[in-house]
Amino acid sequence: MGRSPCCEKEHTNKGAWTKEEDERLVAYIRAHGEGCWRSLPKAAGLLRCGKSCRLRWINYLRPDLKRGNFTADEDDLIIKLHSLLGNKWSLIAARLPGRTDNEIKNYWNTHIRRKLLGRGIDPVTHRPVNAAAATISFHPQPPPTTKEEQLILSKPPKCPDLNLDLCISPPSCQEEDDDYEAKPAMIVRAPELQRRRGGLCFGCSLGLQKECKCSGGGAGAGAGNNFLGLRAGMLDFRSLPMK
DNA sequence: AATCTCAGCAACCGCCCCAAG
DNA sequence: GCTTGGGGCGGTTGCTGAGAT
Repeated sequence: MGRSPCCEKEHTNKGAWTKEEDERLVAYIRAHGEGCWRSLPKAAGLLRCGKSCRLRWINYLRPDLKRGNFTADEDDLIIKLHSLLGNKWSLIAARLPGRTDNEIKNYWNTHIRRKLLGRGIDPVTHRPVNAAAATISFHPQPPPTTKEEQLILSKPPKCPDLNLDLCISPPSCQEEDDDYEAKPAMIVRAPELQRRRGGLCFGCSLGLQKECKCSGGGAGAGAGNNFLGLRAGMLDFRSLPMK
């Protein structure tokens, strides 16, 4: 007895979406907003699984999607975020406005992975392939036995160089906020800090904006504008050949 | 011109997480 | 504390079109 399926498979369409289905979905979401994906297909008159509707909307129909090729800056950012986060595509996508996790995942698997491999860099560890091989130990540690050992090993190793908080604003500004630690990351910090600091826009925070009216003043304008080392040229993969 | 191969990408599947009851 | 339902995520599949043979 497993859980009930998310939809009646025998009464749902599968495969590519038709133009009419797209129009129905867009019209419904425009009228009623997102949410309750399970009941949406029936309400919208679609013979689709709710999950399928959600995926279609998020990955293809959303009006704020940025279609087209990835820029070199986006390439850089994806590589750096992947080196920090691994295959957390949704987290990576959250840092790339207009891009979806699926799009980034596909782009990684088809372009960036090969690009890194071509340069002898392991796309999983982000280390040179030879170095990654050299880290394989033939004398593995015994498994943790005590609860204390298990607790320690269950936590990620602390690395002072990596700020996994991934706040959009420049990391060096963190001390300026008295209640910084009290705010949940990713939900409150980015927009709120932008507002409080006089509006450093997302693009400037990433060093992507060439000309911008926000207080960031364009790429590399602020002394603290060094998100993930972009300004310093750290981990600069732009020179890598494609394919 | 026909066939084959492969890269790119949209979509599906199954699992996990979390909130509500 | 347990169960259930819904949403979300990452991995994988399979279709399509472009280039090669």
